Amino acid sequence: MPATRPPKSLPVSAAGLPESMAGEAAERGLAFAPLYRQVKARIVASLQSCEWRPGELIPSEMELAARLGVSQGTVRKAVDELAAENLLVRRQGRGTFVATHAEQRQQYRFLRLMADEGGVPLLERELLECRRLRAPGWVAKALQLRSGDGVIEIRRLLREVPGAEQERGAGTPVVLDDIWLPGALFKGLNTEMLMAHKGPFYGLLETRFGVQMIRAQERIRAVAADEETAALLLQPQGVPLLSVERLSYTYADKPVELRRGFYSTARHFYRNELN
Amino acid sequence: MPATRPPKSLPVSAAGLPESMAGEAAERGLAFAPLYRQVKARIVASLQSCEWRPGELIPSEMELAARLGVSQGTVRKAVDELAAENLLVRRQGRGTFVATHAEQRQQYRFLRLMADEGGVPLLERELLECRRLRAPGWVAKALQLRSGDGVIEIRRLLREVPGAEQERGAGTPVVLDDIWLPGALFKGLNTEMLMAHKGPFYGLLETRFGVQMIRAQERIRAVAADEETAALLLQPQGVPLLSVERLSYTYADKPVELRRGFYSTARHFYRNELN
DNA sequence: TAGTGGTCTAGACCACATG
DNA sequence: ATGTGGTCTAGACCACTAC
Repeated sequence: MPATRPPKSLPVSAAGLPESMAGEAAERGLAFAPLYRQVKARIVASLQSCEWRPGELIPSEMELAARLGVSQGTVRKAVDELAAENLLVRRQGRGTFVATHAEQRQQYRFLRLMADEGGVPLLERELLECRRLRAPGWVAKALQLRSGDGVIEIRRLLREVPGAEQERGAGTPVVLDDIWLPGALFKGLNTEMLMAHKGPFYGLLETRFGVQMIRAQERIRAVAADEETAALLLQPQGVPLLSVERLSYTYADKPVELRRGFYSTARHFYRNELN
Repeated sequence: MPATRPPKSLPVSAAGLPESMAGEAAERGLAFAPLYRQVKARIVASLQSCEWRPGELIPSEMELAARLGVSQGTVRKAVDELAAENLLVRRQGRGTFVATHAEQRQQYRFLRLMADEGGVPLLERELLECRRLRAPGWVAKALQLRSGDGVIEIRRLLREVPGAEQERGAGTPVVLDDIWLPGALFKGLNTEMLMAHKGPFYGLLETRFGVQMIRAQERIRAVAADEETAALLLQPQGVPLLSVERLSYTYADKPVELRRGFYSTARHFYRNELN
């Protein structure tokens, strides 16, 4: 491609991106963006359309470069950024994989809870509730639904699994989660499915519903436990709890999960790194 | 440098890195690290020795490449990573600058507090205390001091500046900070200096003491306000507060500040992004 | 106009994982 | 032995900033 150069741009053909500017807002002006950004967008489009699924190997840099008509270095820069955003995972000698919440043994990717002693806590889930209802106003607003649209409400309790030392039955309750999902996106989701599923919750959404959680933002406050919450966490009413509100997004900045967790921070804390 | 290649390594001369492996642990095995990592280490060394100070322009990529005997691309990768770590700031057409807490108008780099309405809150400081004392055990441990070493203890209150709409004197107290600093590092720091200083606290440590805060880790809990804290924040005793413990590091992973903030989260929250 | 970082290319070799 | 990502180079042109 050293001959003509001027407004360098990917051929809009192979993967079927619309040429019209009237498409999605996300594509606006992308034709004038740097080549590697266009490559990035093409890769993300392939991820979004599940051409490559979570955990799978994507084509090599050389192959992508050939397919898209750019140099390997340009693909590399695009993939580097996507790996930095945790959409892809590079493994030297093996290839580049689609990130997944399903298999990774490093526990929950979005959970920042740590134990005062012993680092990352081992948690077990107890499902307390799973029902469908009309979205309350604030839930609808957060999930960008129409007020009254159907949502799934899930309540669950996370207990810390007792260490090898002691083993007195069930662990100590640490987190109470309330989760709201758009009903339209998760049609078959119900109590049985949740009970049957082992592994991360986001892994279930990924493998069964094709919805991948890409990023999230959290709002953290300190609140006093109400009677019901306190009882479930085996704490006195009014005890200070961390309230963690999370809005999770999938591709194209689409919010697909609202969650509010109450964290008992007597023997745990929320870890954050700043730079 | 296309002639000899085998164990490619920077000449250990120009900036005076010791050849002996018996040096600091941070340099261990660096001779076998990729070239761009050695370049990174050299740049960090120059930052640490204040060869280039916060806010200043560092040499261009071409110049660094020539000086270090590597290609521009290698310098670029090193600088890219340092920019991603917020040690450097790139500005197209102008050059690359040393990051600083002093000037940046984007307020406090490490403060994750947001207002429910109006986004980033405007805060004013009130200094409540500044004294020297022997380090309590837990402070000494966190700052890696000997128990009994001298530390500076600072207490301050952050108030939200009232918006243009209303202007009823002082703002609402939002944060109570207790700060501990190693006395040996901040010899002349006292009440007068703190009172006289305008701008970010970390900016003062930077310009007056040459200590740059590079990264930090925070541990967040929910606690009940004790009598004194509650009074200062104009809240009832026992109100739930966010306890934010921060340990800040300068170069070479050296901890140089311990801080515990109590955040009133009635009309504010702690923001975090996950990915 | 000159200098800087930003993008893009082409090609080489290395380190690692796999069959 | 093959193929992958990881590193390094050299050189080109673009976009932005400053003088």
